[in-house]
Amino acid sequence: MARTDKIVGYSPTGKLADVTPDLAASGVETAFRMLEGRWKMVIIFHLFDRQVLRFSELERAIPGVSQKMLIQQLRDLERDGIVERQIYAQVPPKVEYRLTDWGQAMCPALDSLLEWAAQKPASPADPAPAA
Amino acid sequence: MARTDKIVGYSPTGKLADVTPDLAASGVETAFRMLEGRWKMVIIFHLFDRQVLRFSELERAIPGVSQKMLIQQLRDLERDGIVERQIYAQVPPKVEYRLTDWGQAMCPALDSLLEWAAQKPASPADPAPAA
DNA sequence: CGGGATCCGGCACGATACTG
DNA sequence: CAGTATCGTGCCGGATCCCG
Repeated sequence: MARTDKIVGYSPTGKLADVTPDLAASGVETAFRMLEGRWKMVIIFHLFDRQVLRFSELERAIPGVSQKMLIQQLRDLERDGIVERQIYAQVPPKVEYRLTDWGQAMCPALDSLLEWAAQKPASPADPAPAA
Repeated sequence: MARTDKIVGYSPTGKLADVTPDLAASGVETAFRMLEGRWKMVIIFHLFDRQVLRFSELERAIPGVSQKMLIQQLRDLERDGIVERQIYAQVPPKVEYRLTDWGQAMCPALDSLLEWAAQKPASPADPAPAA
């Protein structure tokens, strides 16, 4: 896995071993920054689960979130092309949110991360899970 | 992909479709929180690339990082079981950092993320990459 | 109902200086 | 060399009030 020689640029294969540490780091960091935020994951998973949700539905589905944060993180996700917003010009406003195709496409990656996290060996300093 | 029925608990398979939105979200969020931080990715990728590095080597490899941030994020990573620290009782102190097995194990997940990020369709609001 | 603006507090981040 | 201590700051997240 490890490599010691230099690589010229950003590998289109996306393999970590093919890019320099800084390039790979910045690439993954960029992806991370899109997803970091107290509520983005919750939003994403709810949309992944329900496919399409209105603002108020999301608000109710996520207890503890403020409208500001909800709208803010939704905007971010929208701006990053992860979620789509559909507005209906109605008397009671109606806005639907759903994942974009690309947004759906990140689920395997999240899967990997979830699996990795689940494989965590009980750290030596962890509190023993006694009864 | 989508599921509508309820799931009882945390799926050992780690598949997103097998867990409730909140569980999956919290799981991935937990993983994310371990990796978020201005320098963690850079550290991880450098260690992944070089396998083992001393403190000063990391410091030199990562321009712009302060000792405080470096040590802090290294501590976090160590506490989370992602990196290992090896101290040599010498007159000039010598400490080596490397990824744990589990830390290495997350690279496929980062790969997925990198790949996903690379697949991003040019967003409609993106500045046209003109000459 | 959906969206926004403003104010505020905490903490991540960072610069600098000091120590074993 | 490998940290620690202290101080400062910006930005994130939250409460509250306001608008279409």
